[in-house]
Amino acid sequence: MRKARNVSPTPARERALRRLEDLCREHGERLTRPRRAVLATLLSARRPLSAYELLDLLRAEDGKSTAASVYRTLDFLRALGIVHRLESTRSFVLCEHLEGPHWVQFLICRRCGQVVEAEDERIAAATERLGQRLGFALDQRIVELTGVCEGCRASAACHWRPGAR
Amino acid sequence: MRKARNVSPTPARERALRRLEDLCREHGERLTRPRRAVLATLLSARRPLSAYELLDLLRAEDGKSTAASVYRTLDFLRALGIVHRLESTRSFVLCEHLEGPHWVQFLICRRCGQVVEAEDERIAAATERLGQRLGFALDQRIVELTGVCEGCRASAACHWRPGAR
DNA sequence: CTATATTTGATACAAAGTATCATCTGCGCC
DNA sequence: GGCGCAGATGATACTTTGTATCAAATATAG
Repeated sequence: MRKARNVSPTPARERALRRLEDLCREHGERLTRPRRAVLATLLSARRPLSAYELLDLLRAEDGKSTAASVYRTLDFLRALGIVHRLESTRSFVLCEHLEGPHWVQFLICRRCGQVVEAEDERIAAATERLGQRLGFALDQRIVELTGVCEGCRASAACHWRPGAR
Repeated sequence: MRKARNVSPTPARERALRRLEDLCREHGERLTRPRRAVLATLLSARRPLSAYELLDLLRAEDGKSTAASVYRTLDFLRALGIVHRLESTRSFVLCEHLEGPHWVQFLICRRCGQVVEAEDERIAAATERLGQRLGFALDQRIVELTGVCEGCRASAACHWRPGAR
């Protein structure tokens, strides 16, 4: 009766939840219902969600999430490295690189909203070098590249007007 | 009586205002009082300001700024490229590179709040390359690198506790 | 100086995020 | 399997950040 019926029990979902379980054990953190629920919801959305979109989806399931609890849980999952916040759109996505800590870059299509998570060695090296050159010991690197993806460029080509964004 | 008395008429201030004047003429935009005021305030603060910090400072001068007008003006100055928004701290800074359009990176010290604006050719090239590789025509690149600056590392060295942020 | 298209100021509101604290619960231990 | 309790949650209230609307004011071309 309280089960999440409209969240598909796909292999991807099982994998993500298992990963969360492992990470919690590894870090000596508790695996709780809201943590599972946020992860599963973010996974099944398959796109970035604002904290309040996420809140609405969670409430549809369990009825007792709040803004505070959603933000707390998102902070937790971010600390584990399995959720990222897109600063430029104030939204949250599931991390696509499930192995270890890493520096990622996001490419965001301003037409369709598609987000690609990349792990580019050259950018990692260049930012590290810049940090060193300017005397900074870096511990966080936000790289968000916005533009128009291939598909959108193709499909919008004939309707293109210079003024439009 | 209505003049901004506690804003120093430094050469830097004159230069920035002249630049704003030029840009407005160039783009066929109006040079208005709030636009000058926001620029001058941001300049004299010499650090990133949140929109509401800026609002408070402006109100101390003219008494009739509002959140809406501040955001409008910031959007305007950002479109001209002379103000940047730091996504990671939700604050606004005057651009340090006053010549032409450009891609910049920010280095932010999480201890003292110092912000350095860089224009690194390697990062520019690497991000462009990544965009091409993934089929994105990029038009905006947010690069914000957070860490601890040289001065703070030096001065905090003896008090350092691993747990502290 | 005048005409007018833009911008502003005022108001109200929406969205995003945080603080506090009593209650509940995951999980290590028996 | 059940107990105890550190740590997490839910509830509430609040702060910060950002937008929409529209009548009144004003920067600039002529």
